[in-house]
Amino acid sequence: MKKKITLKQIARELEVSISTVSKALKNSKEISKDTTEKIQAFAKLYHYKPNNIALSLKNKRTRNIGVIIPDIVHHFFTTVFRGIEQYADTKGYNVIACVSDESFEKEVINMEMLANGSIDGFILALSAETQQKKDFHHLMEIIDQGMPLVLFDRVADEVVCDKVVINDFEASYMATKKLIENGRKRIALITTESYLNVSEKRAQGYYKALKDHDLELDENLILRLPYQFEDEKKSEAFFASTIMDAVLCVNEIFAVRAMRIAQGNGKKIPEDIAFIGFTDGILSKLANPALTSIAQHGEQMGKVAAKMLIEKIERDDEIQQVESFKTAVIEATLIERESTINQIK
Amino acid sequence: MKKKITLKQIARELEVSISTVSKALKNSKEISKDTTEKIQAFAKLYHYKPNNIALSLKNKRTRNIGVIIPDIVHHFFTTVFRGIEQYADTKGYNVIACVSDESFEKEVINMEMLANGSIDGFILALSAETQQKKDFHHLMEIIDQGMPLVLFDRVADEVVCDKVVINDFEASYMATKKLIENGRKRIALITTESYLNVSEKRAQGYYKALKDHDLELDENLILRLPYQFEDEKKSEAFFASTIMDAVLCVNEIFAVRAMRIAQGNGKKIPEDIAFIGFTDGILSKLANPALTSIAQHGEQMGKVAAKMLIEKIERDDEIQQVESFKTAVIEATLIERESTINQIK
DNA sequence: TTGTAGGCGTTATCAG
DNA sequence: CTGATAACGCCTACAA
Repeated sequence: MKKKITLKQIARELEVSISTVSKALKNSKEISKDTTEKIQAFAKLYHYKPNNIALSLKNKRTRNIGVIIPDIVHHFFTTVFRGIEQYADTKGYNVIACVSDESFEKEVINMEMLANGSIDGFILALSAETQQKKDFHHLMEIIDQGMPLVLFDRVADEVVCDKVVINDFEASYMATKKLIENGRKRIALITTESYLNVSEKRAQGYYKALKDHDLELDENLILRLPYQFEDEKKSEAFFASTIMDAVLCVNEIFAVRAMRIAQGNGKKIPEDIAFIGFTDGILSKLANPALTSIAQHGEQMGKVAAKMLIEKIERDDEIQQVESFKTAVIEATLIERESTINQIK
Repeated sequence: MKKKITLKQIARELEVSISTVSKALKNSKEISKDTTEKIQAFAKLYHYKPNNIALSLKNKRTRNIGVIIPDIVHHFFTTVFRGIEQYADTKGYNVIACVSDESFEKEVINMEMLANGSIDGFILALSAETQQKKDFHHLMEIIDQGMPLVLFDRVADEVVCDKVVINDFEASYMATKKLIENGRKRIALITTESYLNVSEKRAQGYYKALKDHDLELDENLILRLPYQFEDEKKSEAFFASTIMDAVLCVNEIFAVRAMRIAQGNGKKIPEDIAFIGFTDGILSKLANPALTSIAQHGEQMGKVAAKMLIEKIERDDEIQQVESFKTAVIEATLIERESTINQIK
């Protein structure tokens, strides 16, 4: 077993000084061709690679970026992560991933862990609990330390930093409008219980679309489910007791579950009830019938977020200019599938 | 903006030496109560936290573990990742995640990046390409350097290290047997084209079960699909031209797609055709009908892998004992759902 | 052309 | 009780 070799060892073996080795490996022309070749040959033989940790300590840059997502089960976060990872990779950055599990405390702990030198910047989506508590101290502190931060999707106005979001309001409006234009009159909304900013915005788009088309807002048509660990009881009761001809869901999991329940009740999709979900993931594509859904372009979001972050990191190094923060808005797209085939009753 | 504070700065402010500060913060009883309190108060005020990078350099331990998965879209890898992350978290380790995208080259590059000091050990599942090429140099080198390594799921006999797998052969045998006992006679197998060790083992289990029950192995009943980016043509042709009354699929994505095609052809599931898939993920649960599938217990696999790795890391520190490698086998479980309701024709 | 010295932030050992 | 020093691995300005 041969442990990784260091400059020092090479120097000793070759009876030169450490700095000579260092320079030779960087092809510095300070060093004679002879020694350079000798050193490089030796280094290659022993697979010399500079130690990242030492470099980080010296340069105060780790080339790591920290990503904290609330949940890895939701396909959307997975795709964002992949986008981040891909972009980071092209720029020579690694991604350190943590999952907050929608918990405020885990979010704080993870951030503290990473903030102590492990990374050059953060990309994160707020946990549900953090959004409920509206406690952003940990984020403020990070910003205060001058560490670049990009929030995506689950965002808060109180936190001043770069952000990447989709146009939730407009997307939801558009989807609802589509249903109305298809002749649907009783359009239900299935959303989350807790106050996630995204669900809220999506609900607003839904309200507005109803209003603009002279449909009244019926609270009985709105079902609020816990974000996680939902038993199906509540949904089943909802479908048993409510008359509707369309459903808009704030994520694809809700949508696919709801479709199953409706089908279980003998409803035909889309003839009796049309469905639209948010998040255009595998579930939507492979559902039966395939689910019309709003693509959030997670991968692209990830790329944009990573790009913003890395630019900030690398700019930081140079001139400390006046801080300016951008919010990038990714345009959502409606992907039409079988669950909303144009079908006016 | 206040950058992170260091021991040195505290020392200067309080006009003591760096080592005094260091000791005081560790409650060393070498230091008087007075100064200790003064220093700790000051440190708390400025949110002092030791710099991880400096610690890593000194201790030659990073408390990071590197995870490389082939693909983040397959739910299975996601759950394994989550298991790793959870366990690592409890032990104070971070997880650095990379995705090889099933590419040999990306696997090598990612490993090299991480191996240079960023992490204390690896957990990985081989990329499809690596399994095809059977080139394991990069892994050998890692092992040779004395860095702990745990392989999971996508494993190779040539690489001598700790491993975590499921009993693919037995699980597949069990599933096939179940179908046979339900009266199915023409059982198809949908598997991957390239030689993934897991697919191979699953196929073996299928063969054996057929043989043990005096069913002949009909090559026409076997469909080999590319692992990724499959268009549906091949599957459609298969279903159009083949008579079968049951299908075993090596992953849930194949299974759900196949079910859709069969349904499109007017087949009833499970009456006409029964389906069983591997990977008991969201897709299986929310498919319509719900898919009977073999739970690979990814989260548990992740936990076991992380446990094995961390134990090795921490043991390494102490005595360099004779190397011994374990292979943990996680028992797969058959989860019965609607796609195989007991129904002898 | 090569080598020395100092420093990145921390801890441990040893001296005062 | 407190402080100076060396070391982890690397880089670089500045001697020699």
